[in-house]
Amino acid sequence: MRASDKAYRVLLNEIVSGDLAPGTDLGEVEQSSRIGVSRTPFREALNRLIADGLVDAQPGRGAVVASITLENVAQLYEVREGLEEQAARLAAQRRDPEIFLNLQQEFIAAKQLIESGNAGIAVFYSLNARFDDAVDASVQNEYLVSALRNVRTHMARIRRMAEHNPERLLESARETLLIIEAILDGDAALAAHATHVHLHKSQQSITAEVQEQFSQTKEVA
Amino acid sequence: MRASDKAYRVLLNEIVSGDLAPGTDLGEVEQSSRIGVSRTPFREALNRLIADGLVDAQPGRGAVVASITLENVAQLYEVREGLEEQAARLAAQRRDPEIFLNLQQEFIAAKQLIESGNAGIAVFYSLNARFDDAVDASVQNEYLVSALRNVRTHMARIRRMAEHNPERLLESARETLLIIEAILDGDAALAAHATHVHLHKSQQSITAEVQEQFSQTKEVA
DNA sequence: TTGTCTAACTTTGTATACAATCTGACCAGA
DNA sequence: TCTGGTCAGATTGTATACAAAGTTAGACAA
Repeated sequence: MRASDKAYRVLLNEIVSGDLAPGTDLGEVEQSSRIGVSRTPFREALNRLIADGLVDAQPGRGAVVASITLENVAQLYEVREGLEEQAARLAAQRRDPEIFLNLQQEFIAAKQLIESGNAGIAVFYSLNARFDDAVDASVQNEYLVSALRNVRTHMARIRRMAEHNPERLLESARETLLIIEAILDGDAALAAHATHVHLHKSQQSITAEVQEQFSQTKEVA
Repeated sequence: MRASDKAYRVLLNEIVSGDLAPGTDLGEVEQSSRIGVSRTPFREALNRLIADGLVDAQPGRGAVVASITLENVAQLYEVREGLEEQAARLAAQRRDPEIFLNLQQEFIAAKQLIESGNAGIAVFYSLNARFDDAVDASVQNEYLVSALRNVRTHMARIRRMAEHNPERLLESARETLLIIEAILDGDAALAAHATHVHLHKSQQSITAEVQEQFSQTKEVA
Protein backbone atom coordinates (compact mmCIF):
# COMPACT_ATOMS: atom_id res chain seq x y z
CA MET A 1 0.00 0.00 0.00
CA ARG A 2 1.22 3.46 -0.88
CA ALA A 3 2.25 5.75 1.95
CA SER A 4 -0.05 8.49 0.65
CA ASP A 5 -3.02 6.10 0.76
CA LYS A 6 -2.15 5.11 4.29
CA ALA A 7 -1.98 8.75 5.37
CA TYR A 8 -5.28 9.46 3.64
CA ARG A 9 -7.09 6.56 5.26
CA VAL A 10 -5.75 7.32 8.72
CA LEU A 11 -6.68 11.00 8.52
CA LEU A 12 -10.05 10.32 6.90
CA ASN A 13 -10.91 7.86 9.62
CA GLU A 14 -9.80 10.19 12.39
CA ILE A 15 -11.72 13.13 10.97
CA VAL A 16 -14.93 11.21 10.36
CA SER A 17 -14.77 9.54 13.75
CA GLY A 18 -14.15 12.84 15.46
CA ASP A 19 -10.77 11.88 16.91
CA LEU A 20 -9.50 14.94 15.11
CA ALA A 21 -11.97 17.60 16.14
CA PRO A 22 -13.06 20.38 13.80
CA GLY A 23 -10.53 23.18 13.82
CA THR A 24 -7.61 20.92 14.69
CA ASP A 25 -4.41 22.21 13.16
CA LEU A 26 -2.83 19.75 10.72
CA GLY A 27 0.83 20.80 10.70
CA GLU A 28 2.65 18.84 8.05
CA VAL A 29 5.76 18.01 10.04
CA GLU A 30 3.90 17.03 13.19
CA GLN A 31 1.14 15.00 11.57
CA SER A 32 3.28 13.25 8.96
CA SER A 33 5.74 12.04 11.58
CA ARG A 34 2.88 10.92 13.80
CA ILE A 35 1.40 8.80 11.03
CA GLY A 36 4.79 7.55 10.00
CA VAL A 37 5.14 8.83 6.45
CA SER A 38 7.24 11.62 5.03
CA ARG A 39 5.85 15.01 4.17
CA THR A 40 5.46 14.36 0.44
CA PRO A 41 2.84 11.59 0.61
CA PHE A 42 1.26 13.31 3.60
CA ARG A 43 0.68 16.44 1.56
CA GLU A 44 -0.84 14.30 -1.15
CA ALA A 45 -3.30 12.92 1.38
CA LEU A 46 -3.99 16.40 2.70
CA ASN A 47 -4.80 17.67 -0.78
CA ARG A 48 -7.26 14.85 -1.30
CA LEU A 49 -8.99 15.72 1.96
CA ILE A 50 -9.09 19.38 0.95
CA ALA A 51 -10.70 18.37 -2.35
CA ASP A 52 -13.18 16.27 -0.36
CA GLY A 53 -14.05 19.33 1.69
CA LEU A 54 -13.05 17.66 4.95
CA VAL A 55 -10.04 19.92 5.47
CA ASP A 56 -9.85 23.66 5.01
CA ALA A 57 -6.63 25.02 3.52
CA GLN A 58 -5.67 28.43 4.77
CA PRO A 59 -3.32 29.68 2.06
CA GLY A 60 0.16 29.96 3.45
CA ARG A 61 -1.09 29.28 6.95
CA GLY A 62 -1.62 25.55 6.91
CA ALA A 63 -4.61 23.30 7.07
CA VAL A 64 -7.24 22.63 9.70
CA VAL A 65 -10.00 20.05 10.04
CA ALA A 66 -13.12 21.58 8.49
CA SER A 67 -15.70 22.81 10.92
CA ILE A 68 -19.32 21.67 10.98
CA THR A 69 -22.06 24.26 11.18
CA LEU A 70 -25.81 24.09 10.88
CA GLU A 71 -25.43 25.95 7.61
CA ASN A 72 -23.12 23.22 6.34
CA VAL A 73 -25.65 20.57 7.25
CA ALA A 74 -28.42 22.42 5.44
CA GLN A 75 -26.26 22.85 2.35
CA LEU A 76 -25.31 19.21 2.37
CA TYR A 77 -28.96 18.20 2.39
CA GLU A 78 -29.62 20.48 -0.55
CA VAL A 79 -26.96 18.66 -2.53
CA ARG A 80 -28.24 15.30 -1.37
CA GLU A 81 -31.68 16.20 -2.63
CA GLY A 82 -30.32 16.82 -6.09
CA LEU A 83 -28.06 13.80 -6.22
CA GLU A 84 -30.03 11.16 -4.35
CA GLU A 85 -33.36 11.84 -5.99
CA GLN A 86 -31.68 11.52 -9.36
CA ALA A 87 -29.92 8.36 -8.20
CA ALA A 88 -33.25 6.91 -7.05
CA ARG A 89 -34.82 7.65 -10.43
CA LEU A 90 -32.00 5.98 -12.31
CA ALA A 91 -31.89 3.04 -9.93
CA ALA A 92 -35.60 2.45 -10.49
CA GLN A 93 -34.96 2.31 -14.22
CA ARG A 94 -31.92 0.07 -14.14
CA ARG A 95 -32.07 -1.99 -10.98
CA ASP A 96 -31.46 -5.71 -10.67
CA PRO A 97 -34.71 -6.87 -8.95
CA GLU A 98 -32.98 -9.74 -7.18
CA ILE A 99 -30.74 -7.50 -5.11
CA PHE A 100 -33.53 -5.18 -4.04
CA LEU A 101 -35.87 -8.04 -3.22
CA ASN A 102 -33.27 -9.25 -0.76
CA LEU A 103 -32.81 -5.79 0.69
CA GLN A 104 -36.57 -5.46 0.98
CA GLN A 105 -36.70 -8.56 3.16
CA GLU A 106 -33.87 -7.31 5.30
CA PHE A 107 -35.46 -3.91 5.83
CA ILE A 108 -38.72 -5.56 6.78
CA ALA A 109 -36.78 -7.47 9.43
CA ALA A 110 -34.93 -4.35 10.53
CA LYS A 111 -37.35 -3.66 13.40
CA GLN A 112 -35.97 -6.57 15.40
CA LEU A 113 -32.44 -5.45 14.61
CA ILE A 114 -32.95 -1.89 15.82
CA GLU A 115 -34.70 -3.00 19.00
CA SER A 116 -31.98 -5.49 19.89
CA GLY A 117 -29.46 -2.95 21.18
CA ASN A 118 -26.23 -1.44 19.97
CA ALA A 119 -24.90 -4.49 18.14
CA GLY A 120 -28.11 -4.71 16.16
CA ILE A 121 -28.01 -1.01 15.39
CA ALA A 122 -24.51 -1.39 14.01
CA VAL A 123 -25.81 -4.13 11.72
CA PHE A 124 -28.66 -1.83 10.68
CA TYR A 125 -26.14 0.83 9.69
CA SER A 126 -24.24 -1.66 7.57
CA LEU A 127 -27.56 -2.67 6.01
CA ASN A 128 -28.08 0.97 5.04
CA ALA A 129 -24.59 0.98 3.54
CA ARG A 130 -25.49 -2.09 1.48
CA PHE A 131 -28.60 -0.29 0.25
CA ASP A 132 -26.41 2.62 -0.84
CA ASP A 133 -24.10 0.19 -2.62
CA ALA A 134 -27.04 -1.39 -4.40
CA VAL A 135 -28.21 2.01 -5.59
CA ASP A 136 -24.70 2.89 -6.74
CA ALA A 137 -24.39 -0.34 -8.68
CA SER A 138 -27.78 0.24 -10.29
CA VAL A 139 -27.30 3.80 -11.47
CA GLN A 140 -24.18 2.86 -13.43
CA ASN A 141 -22.87 6.39 -13.50
CA GLU A 142 -19.38 6.94 -12.20
CA TYR A 143 -19.72 10.73 -11.88
CA LEU A 144 -22.91 10.45 -9.87
CA VAL A 145 -21.59 7.65 -7.68
CA SER A 146 -18.40 9.50 -6.85
CA ALA A 147 -20.37 12.62 -5.91
CA LEU A 148 -22.62 10.50 -3.72
CA ARG A 149 -19.65 8.89 -2.01
CA ASN A 150 -18.24 12.25 -1.04
CA VAL A 151 -21.56 13.45 0.31
CA ARG A 152 -21.95 10.28 2.35
CA THR A 153 -18.56 10.80 3.95
CA HIS A 154 -19.69 14.21 5.15
CA MET A 155 -22.94 12.69 6.40
CA ALA A 156 -21.07 10.02 8.34
CA ARG A 157 -19.14 12.76 10.08
CA ILE A 158 -22.27 14.69 10.91
CA ARG A 159 -24.07 11.58 12.16
CA ARG A 160 -21.30 11.15 14.70
CA MET A 161 -22.56 14.30 16.37
CA ALA A 162 -26.12 12.99 16.59
CA GLU A 163 -27.79 10.63 18.98
CA HIS A 164 -29.14 7.57 17.20
CA ASN A 165 -32.50 7.25 18.84
CA PRO A 166 -34.23 3.97 17.92
CA GLU A 167 -37.50 5.75 17.25
CA ARG A 168 -35.99 7.68 14.37
CA LEU A 169 -34.16 4.62 13.06
CA LEU A 170 -37.44 2.70 12.84
CA GLU A 171 -38.95 5.56 10.88
CA SER A 172 -35.89 5.68 8.66
CA ALA A 173 -36.20 1.95 7.94
CA ARG A 174 -39.82 2.38 6.93
CA GLU A 175 -38.96 5.29 4.66
CA THR A 176 -36.17 3.34 3.00
CA LEU A 177 -38.55 0.45 2.49
CA LEU A 178 -40.81 2.73 0.50
CA ILE A 179 -37.88 3.72 -1.70
CA ILE A 180 -37.00 0.08 -2.26
CA GLU A 181 -40.58 -0.75 -3.23
CA ALA A 182 -40.61 2.08 -5.75
CA ILE A 183 -37.30 0.93 -7.20
CA LEU A 184 -38.61 -2.62 -7.45
CA ASP A 185 -41.71 -1.33 -9.25
CA GLY A 186 -39.46 0.54 -11.65
CA ASP A 187 -41.35 3.68 -10.67
CA ALA A 188 -38.74 6.41 -11.04
CA ALA A 189 -40.92 9.32 -9.99
CA LEU A 190 -42.14 7.54 -6.88
CA ALA A 191 -38.59 6.51 -5.96
CA ALA A 192 -37.50 10.14 -6.21
CA HIS A 193 -40.43 11.37 -4.14
CA ALA A 194 -39.92 8.71 -1.49
CA THR A 195 -36.27 9.73 -1.35
CA HIS A 196 -37.32 13.34 -0.94
CA VAL A 197 -39.53 12.43 1.98
CA HIS A 198 -36.77 10.37 3.54
CA LEU A 199 -34.26 13.20 3.23
CA HIS A 200 -36.72 15.71 4.64
CA LYS A 201 -37.41 13.63 7.74
CA SER A 202 -33.74 12.78 8.11
CA GLN A 203 -32.79 16.43 7.97
CA GLN A 204 -35.38 17.38 10.57
CA SER A 205 -34.03 14.78 12.95
CA ILE A 206 -30.35 15.41 12.33
CA THR A 207 -30.70 19.18 12.49
CA ALA A 208 -32.44 19.01 15.83
CA GLU A 209 -29.80 16.72 17.24
CA VAL A 210 -26.85 18.66 15.89
CA GLN A 211 -28.39 21.82 17.33
CA GLU A 212 -28.67 20.04 20.65
CA GLN A 213 -25.04 19.02 20.40
CA PHE A 214 -23.95 22.57 19.70
CA SER A 215 -25.77 24.00 22.69
CA GLN A 216 -24.23 21.30 24.89
CA THR A 217 -20.67 22.03 23.80
CA LYS A 218 -21.39 25.71 24.37
CA GLU A 219 -22.36 24.95 27.96
CA VAL A 220 -19.16 23.02 28.50
CA ALA A 221 -17.07 25.79 27.00
CA MET B 1 1.59 32.04 -7.94
CA ARG B 2 2.40 28.54 -6.78
CA ALA B 3 4.09 26.22 -9.23
CA SER B 4 1.45 23.58 -8.63
CA ASP B 5 -1.29 26.06 -9.54
CA LYS B 6 0.55 27.02 -12.69
CA ALA B 7 0.90 23.37 -13.71
CA TYR B 8 -2.78 22.77 -12.95
CA ARG B 9 -3.96 25.73 -15.00
CA VAL B 10 -1.75 24.91 -17.96
CA LEU B 11 -2.80 21.28 -18.05
CA LEU B 12 -6.46 22.07 -17.44
CA ASN B 13 -6.47 24.55 -20.26
CA GLU B 14 -4.70 22.19 -22.63
CA ILE B 15 -7.03 19.32 -21.82
CA VAL B 16 -10.23 21.35 -22.12
CA SER B 17 -9.08 23.01 -25.31
CA GLY B 18 -8.12 19.68 -26.81
CA ASP B 19 -4.44 20.53 -27.27
CA LEU B 20 -3.82 17.44 -25.19
CA ALA B 21 -5.99 14.86 -26.90
CA PRO B 22 -7.78 12.13 -24.97
CA GLY B 23 -5.44 9.23 -24.34
CA THR B 24 -2.32 11.40 -24.34
CA ASP B 25 0.30 10.00 -21.99
CA LEU B 26 1.22 12.38 -19.18
CA GLY B 27 4.68 11.22 -18.14
CA GLU B 28 5.77 13.13 -15.07
CA VAL B 29 9.32 13.87 -16.13
CA GLU B 30 8.45 14.90 -19.66
CA GLN B 31 5.42 17.03 -18.84
CA SER B 32 6.79 18.71 -15.75
CA SER B 33 9.92 19.83 -17.57
CA ARG B 34 7.83 21.04 -20.49
CA ILE B 35 5.71 23.20 -18.21
CA GLY B 36 8.73 24.34 -16.27
CA VAL B 37 8.03 23.05 -12.78
CA SER B 38 9.57 20.21 -10.85
CA ARG B 39 7.89 16.86 -10.43
CA THR B 40 6.53 17.54 -6.95
CA PRO B 41 4.14 20.39 -7.81
CA PHE B 42 3.40 18.72 -11.14
CA ARG B 43 2.17 15.61 -9.37
CA GLU B 44 0.02 17.78 -7.16
CA ALA B 45 -1.60 19.26 -10.26
CA LEU B 46 -1.99 15.80 -11.76
CA ASN B 47 -3.76 14.55 -8.66
CA ARG B 48 -6.20 17.45 -8.80
CA LEU B 49 -6.98 16.64 -12.42
CA ILE B 50 -7.48 13.00 -11.52
CA ALA B 51 -9.90 14.06 -8.79
CA ASP B 52 -11.67 16.24 -11.37
CA GLY B 53 -12.05 13.21 -13.62
CA LEU B 54 -10.11 14.84 -16.45
CA VAL B 55 -7.16 12.49 -16.14
CA ASP B 56 -7.24 8.73 -15.67
CA ALA B 57 -4.61 7.22 -13.38
CA GLN B 58 -3.54 3.78 -14.38
CA PRO B 59 -2.13 2.34 -11.17
CA GLY B 60 1.60 1.94 -11.54
CA ARG B 61 1.43 2.72 -15.24
CA GLY B 62 1.09 6.46 -15.25
CA ALA B 63 -1.64 8.87 -16.20
CA VAL B 64 -3.40 9.68 -19.44
CA VAL B 65 -5.87 12.34 -20.50
CA ALA B 66 -9.35 10.93 -19.88
CA SER B 67 -11.20 9.78 -22.95
CA ILE B 68 -14.63 11.05 -23.99
CA THR B 69 -17.30 8.56 -24.94
CA LEU B 70 -20.98 8.88 -25.69
CA GLU B 71 -21.56 7.01 -22.46
CA ASN B 72 -19.61 9.67 -20.58
CA VAL B 73 -21.69 12.40 -22.13
CA ALA B 74 -24.93 10.67 -21.16
CA GLN B 75 -23.70 10.17 -17.59
CA LEU B 76 -22.66 13.77 -17.34
CA TYR B 77 -26.13 14.91 -18.36
CA GLU B 78 -27.66 12.66 -15.73
CA VAL B 79 -25.58 14.40 -13.07
CA ARG B 80 -26.37 17.81 -14.53
CA GLU B 81 -30.07 17.03 -14.25
CA GLY B 82 -29.71 16.36 -10.55
CA LEU B 83 -27.47 19.32 -9.80
CA GLU B 84 -28.75 22.02 -12.12
CA GLU B 85 -32.43 21.47 -11.46
CA GLN B 86 -31.71 21.74 -7.77
CA ALA B 87 -29.59 24.83 -8.38
CA ALA B 88 -32.42 26.39 -10.39
CA ARG B 89 -34.89 25.73 -7.58
CA LEU B 90 -32.63 27.31 -4.98
CA ALA B 91 -31.77 30.23 -7.23
CA ALA B 92 -35.47 30.95 -7.70
CA GLN B 93 -35.88 31.07 -3.94
CA ARG B 94 -32.84 33.21 -3.18
CA ARG B 95 -32.06 35.27 -6.24
CA ASP B 96 -31.27 38.95 -6.36
CA PRO B 97 -33.87 40.23 -8.89
CA GLU B 98 -31.61 43.03 -10.11
CA ILE B 99 -28.98 40.68 -11.50
CA PHE B 100 -31.45 38.46 -13.29
CA LEU B 101 -33.38 41.40 -14.70
CA ASN B 102 -30.18 42.53 -16.37
CA LEU B 103 -29.46 39.04 -17.65
CA GLN B 104 -33.01 38.83 -18.95
CA GLN B 105 -32.44 41.93 -21.07
CA GLU B 106 -29.18 40.56 -22.37
CA PHE B 107 -30.67 37.22 -23.32
CA ILE B 108 -33.50 38.99 -25.11
CA ALA B 109 -30.86 40.81 -27.13
CA ALA B 110 -28.88 37.60 -27.71
CA LYS B 111 -30.46 37.00 -31.11
CA GLN B 112 -28.49 39.85 -32.65
CA LEU B 113 -25.35 38.60 -30.94
CA ILE B 114 -25.64 35.08 -32.28
CA GLU B 115 -26.42 36.21 -35.79
CA SER B 116 -23.48 38.61 -35.89
CA GLY B 117 -20.79 35.99 -36.48
CA ASN B 118 -18.03 34.37 -34.43
CA ALA B 119 -17.17 37.37 -32.30
CA GLY B 120 -20.79 37.72 -31.23
CA ILE B 121 -21.02 34.02 -30.52
CA ALA B 122 -18.01 34.28 -28.23
CA VAL B 123 -19.79 37.07 -26.37
CA PHE B 124 -22.89 34.88 -26.15
CA TYR B 125 -20.82 32.15 -24.52
CA SER B 126 -19.47 34.57 -21.96
CA LEU B 127 -23.05 35.69 -21.35
CA ASN B 128 -23.95 32.09 -20.58
CA ALA B 129 -21.00 31.96 -18.20
CA ARG B 130 -22.32 35.06 -16.44
CA PHE B 131 -25.70 33.39 -16.11
CA ASP B 132 -23.99 30.40 -14.48
CA ASP B 133 -22.18 32.75 -12.13
CA ALA B 134 -25.44 34.46 -11.20
CA VAL B 135 -27.01 31.09 -10.39
CA ASP B 136 -23.97 30.10 -8.33
CA ALA B 137 -24.10 33.32 -6.37
CA SER B 138 -27.81 32.87 -5.75
CA VAL B 139 -27.79 29.29 -4.50
CA GLN B 140 -25.31 30.16 -1.76
CA ASN B 141 -24.21 26.57 -1.35
CA GLU B 142 -20.51 25.89 -1.65
CA TYR B 143 -20.90 22.12 -2.07
CA LEU B 144 -23.39 22.50 -4.87
CA VAL B 145 -21.43 25.23 -6.61
CA SER B 146 -18.20 23.26 -6.53
CA ALA B 147 -19.94 20.22 -7.99
CA LEU B 148 -21.44 22.40 -10.71
CA ARG B 149 -18.06 23.89 -11.53
CA ASN B 150 -16.56 20.49 -12.10
CA VAL B 151 -19.42 19.39 -14.31
CA ARG B 152 -19.14 22.57 -16.35
CA THR B 153 -15.46 21.92 -16.97
CA HIS B 154 -16.34 18.54 -18.45
CA MET B 155 -19.05 20.17 -20.54
CA ALA B 156 -16.64 22.78 -21.87
CA ARG B 157 -14.41 19.96 -23.03
CA ILE B 158 -17.26 18.13 -24.71
CA ARG B 159 -18.52 21.30 -26.38
CA ARG B 160 -15.16 21.63 -28.07
CA MET B 161 -16.04 18.52 -30.04
CA ALA B 162 -19.35 19.95 -31.22
CA GLU B 163 -20.22 22.37 -33.96
CA HIS B 164 -21.91 25.46 -32.59
CA ASN B 165 -24.70 25.91 -35.11
CA PRO B 166 -26.50 29.24 -34.67
CA GLU B 167 -29.90 27.57 -34.92
CA ARG B 168 -29.25 25.61 -31.76
CA LEU B 169 -27.75 28.62 -29.97
CA LEU B 170 -30.90 30.64 -30.64
CA GLU B 171 -32.99 27.85 -29.17
CA SER B 172 -30.65 27.64 -26.23
CA ALA B 173 -30.99 31.37 -25.58
CA ARG B 174 -34.79 31.10 -25.62
CA GLU B 175 -34.67 28.15 -23.20
CA THR B 176 -32.37 30.01 -20.84
CA LEU B 177 -34.69 32.99 -20.98
CA LEU B 178 -37.50 30.79 -19.68
CA ILE B 179 -35.31 29.71 -16.78
CA ILE B 180 -34.48 33.32 -15.98
CA GLU B 181 -38.16 34.28 -16.02
CA ALA B 182 -38.99 31.47 -13.63
CA ILE B 183 -36.15 32.51 -11.33
CA LEU B 184 -37.37 36.11 -11.41
CA ASP B 185 -40.87 34.92 -10.54
CA GLY B 186 -39.43 32.98 -7.62
CA ASP B 187 -41.10 29.92 -9.11
CA ALA B 188 -38.76 27.10 -8.04
CA ALA B 189 -40.71 24.26 -9.66
CA LEU B 190 -40.95 26.06 -12.98
CA ALA B 191 -37.26 26.97 -12.89
CA ALA B 192 -36.42 23.30 -12.37
CA HIS B 193 -38.69 22.16 -15.18
CA ALA B 194 -37.39 24.79 -17.58
CA THR B 195 -33.88 23.64 -16.71
CA HIS B 196 -34.91 20.07 -17.40
CA VAL B 197 -36.22 21.05 -20.82
CA HIS B 198 -33.05 22.99 -21.56
CA LEU B 199 -30.83 20.08 -20.58
CA HIS B 200 -32.90 17.67 -22.63
CA LYS B 201 -32.64 19.74 -25.78
CA SER B 202 -28.98 20.45 -25.15
CA GLN B 203 -28.24 16.78 -24.75
CA GLN B 204 -30.04 15.91 -27.97
CA SER B 205 -28.01 18.46 -29.87
CA ILE B 206 -24.65 17.69 -28.27
CA THR B 207 -25.09 13.93 -28.54
CA ALA B 208 -25.84 14.16 -32.23
CA GLU B 209 -22.84 16.35 -32.86
CA VAL B 210 -20.44 14.30 -30.76
CA GLN B 211 -21.65 11.18 -32.56
CA GLU B 212 -20.94 12.95 -35.86
CA GLN B 213 -17.48 13.85 -34.61
CA PHE B 214 -16.77 10.26 -33.65
CA SER B 215 -17.76 8.88 -37.03
CA GLN B 216 -15.57 11.49 -38.72
CA THR B 217 -12.49 10.61 -36.70
CA LYS B 218 -13.20 6.98 -37.43
CA GLU B 219 -13.13 7.70 -41.15
CA VAL B 220 -9.82 9.51 -40.79
CA ALA B 221 -8.34 6.68 -38.77
C1' DT C 1 8.51 -21.11 -33.47
C1' DT C 2 6.83 -20.11 -29.15
C1' DG C 3 6.96 -19.55 -24.39
C1' DT C 4 9.32 -18.09 -20.37
C1' DC C 5 12.78 -16.18 -17.64
C1' DT C 6 15.89 -12.60 -16.76
C1' DA C 7 17.86 -8.28 -16.82
C1' DA C 8 18.10 -3.58 -18.04
C1' DC C 9 15.46 0.40 -18.45
C1' DT C 10 11.76 3.41 -17.68
C1' DT C 11 8.52 5.39 -14.62
C1' DT C 12 6.31 6.14 -10.44
C1' DG C 13 6.64 6.71 -5.32
C1' DT C 14 9.14 8.54 -1.18
C1' DA C 15 12.39 11.04 1.60
C1' DT C 16 14.92 14.91 2.54
C1' DA C 17 17.29 19.13 1.81
C1' DC C 18 16.65 23.77 0.56
C1' DA C 19 14.03 28.12 -0.55
C1' DA C 20 10.42 31.24 0.19
C1' DT C 21 6.81 32.98 2.77
C1' DC C 22 4.17 34.00 6.67
C1' DT C 23 3.66 34.90 11.88
C1' DG C 24 4.33 37.16 15.77
C1' DA C 25 6.97 39.54 18.93
C1' DC C 26 9.92 43.06 20.23
C1' DC C 27 11.74 47.49 19.88
C1' DA C 28 12.19 52.24 18.23
C1' DG C 29 10.19 56.44 17.34
C1' DA C 30 6.45 59.60 17.16
C1' DT D 1 0.62 54.56 24.16
C1' DC D 2 0.25 53.40 19.68
C1' DT D 3 2.14 52.56 15.17
C1' DG D 4 5.43 50.76 12.16
C1' DG D 5 9.22 48.06 10.96
C1' DT D 6 12.43 44.51 11.38
C1' DC D 7 14.11 40.18 12.74
C1' DA D 8 13.85 35.44 14.40
C1' DG D 9 11.36 31.38 14.20
C1' DA D 10 8.26 28.28 12.26
C1' DT D 11 5.73 26.46 8.38
C1' DT D 12 4.62 25.77 3.76
C1' DG D 13 6.29 25.21 -1.08
C1' DT D 14 9.77 23.30 -4.36
C1' DA D 15 13.58 20.68 -6.13
C1' DT D 16 16.19 16.73 -6.36
C1' DA D 17 18.18 12.43 -5.06
C1' DC D 18 17.09 7.85 -4.04
C1' DA D 19 14.15 3.62 -3.78
C1' DA D 20 10.82 0.58 -5.53
C1' DA D 21 7.91 -1.30 -8.80
C1' DG D 22 6.65 -2.41 -13.37
C1' DT D 23 7.39 -2.95 -18.37
C1' DT D 24 9.73 -4.56 -22.32
C1' DA D 25 13.08 -6.65 -25.04
C1' DG D 26 16.17 -10.24 -25.75
C1' DA D 27 18.06 -14.67 -25.10
C1' DC D 28 17.62 -19.34 -24.30
C1' DA D 29 15.20 -23.60 -23.91
C1' DA D 30 11.46 -26.57 -25.09
